[in-house]
Amino acid sequence: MHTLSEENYLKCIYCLWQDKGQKITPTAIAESLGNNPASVVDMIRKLTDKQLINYDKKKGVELTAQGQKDATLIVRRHRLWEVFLLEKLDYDWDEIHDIAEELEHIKDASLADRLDKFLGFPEYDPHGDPIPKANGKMAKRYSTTLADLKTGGYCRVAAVKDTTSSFLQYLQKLDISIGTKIQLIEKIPFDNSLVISIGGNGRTTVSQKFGESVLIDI
Amino acid sequence: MHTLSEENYLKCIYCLWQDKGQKITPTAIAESLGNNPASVVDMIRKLTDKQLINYDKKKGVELTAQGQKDATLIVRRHRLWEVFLLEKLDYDWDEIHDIAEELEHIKDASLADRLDKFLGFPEYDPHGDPIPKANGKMAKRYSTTLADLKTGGYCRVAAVKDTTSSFLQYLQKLDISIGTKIQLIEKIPFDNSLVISIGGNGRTTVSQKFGESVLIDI
DNA sequence: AAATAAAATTAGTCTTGACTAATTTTATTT
DNA sequence: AAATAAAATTAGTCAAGACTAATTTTATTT
Ligand SMILES: [Mn+2]
Ligand SMILES: [Mn+2]
Ligand SMILES: [Mn+2]
Ligand SMILES: [Mn+2]
Repeated sequence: MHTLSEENYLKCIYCLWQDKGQKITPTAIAESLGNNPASVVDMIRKLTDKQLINYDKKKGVELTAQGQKDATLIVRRHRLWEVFLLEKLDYDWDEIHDIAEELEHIKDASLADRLDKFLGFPEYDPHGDPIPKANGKMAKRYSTTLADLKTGGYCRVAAVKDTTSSFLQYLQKLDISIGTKIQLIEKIPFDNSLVISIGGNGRTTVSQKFGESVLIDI
Repeated sequence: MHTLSEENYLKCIYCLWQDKGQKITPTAIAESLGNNPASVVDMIRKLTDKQLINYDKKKGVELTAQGQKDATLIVRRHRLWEVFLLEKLDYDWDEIHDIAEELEHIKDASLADRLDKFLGFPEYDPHGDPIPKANGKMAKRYSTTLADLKTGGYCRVAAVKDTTSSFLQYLQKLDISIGTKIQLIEKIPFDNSLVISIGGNGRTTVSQKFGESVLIDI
């Protein structure tokens, strides 16, 4: 089995890979985990020895088949626990991520499957991220962001790219959650700010950064 | 906040204190945790520095008010998670302890209280141990064992003193669970074996060690 | 009271997973 | 192509929490 740290690295590598499909460098991992690149290099060696990743200066870090499988299970547990915390324990949207960050490491062969069943086999977590099934497959991941929407276009908020509580609290304040309908009224050329109409109500202006953090379904 | 190890030591000291009321020595702690006494001495220093325990060669280890409070919360979380695993996730009696051993360390200020509410404020865990309330109070702990019962006497199984799966599986095999009625038919003087009638059925013989591991309500 | 056994403690080692500082390698500019 | 900047790596350090082996203290026998 893997240590807590190894698991966090595995999940991080998996998420970077899903997010961007770009080359995964030690610096990228370090930044994402808030660690020093030197520490990342150490862990790259450990995970390589355990045959969970391959590292090539050209291609960057890549998960092996086993590494992918293990990382997927950690993500599955994380997202299932998030559903549990929100639906069963009435936590708020912005509180669940950090707790799931710990719960995802609980080791028991049947825990994820039992939790999955108990929750009614949810397809998506509360942030709109697909929950890997026991067999590793999962529903569609959304990749278009609000910033990609054409002026005048309508969309449905499908997921959020950022799970920090500052972002999620801002969304709550704007009355935006998964499923909310949004229309892009205008894009300000100066700084790419977006003027939007939330759920058919009046206009609100949001930043480019904001737009790029909201994943949509057109 | 405390580290995982510190929490395990705190809980261990708390449980030893509850169990026997005897002097808690480094050796006793070492034995209970499966650690080396030298390691225990190290941790005693750490917990003393953190003002969670006091150590006196004469009186042994004692929890301070703060240590007691913190230990109680860990025990509360442990027992609540056990109820959750058994009742909601359909785990077996003998599987829950080890998983709760990990879950008890999840740190979130409101998690125990939310879980408590979700479970309907249970008074006892699946092994019959009382669950500390948010305020630290808890229901009665049973202390009489089956081995203390008078010949001919009847009792109700209230709790188990041992949570190893070998013991719990044996109980299941004998069809004994919390609430089962037992009559002590005979005590064998040679080795204190107990001849009992389980739930009004035929006789079964069990060892002294067995009898001392079953807590009863007369 | 000595001798012996058991318990507690100290000293030193190891592993994990972080860090900093220094160096080397690779990329980007000029 | 040389200079510069950025990224990666190496070397060495540290704290936590375990261990073993040696020693000291306390209890128990004889
Ligand atoms: Mn985590
Ligand atoms: Mn999520
Ligand atoms: Mn534990
Ligand atoms: Mn229990």
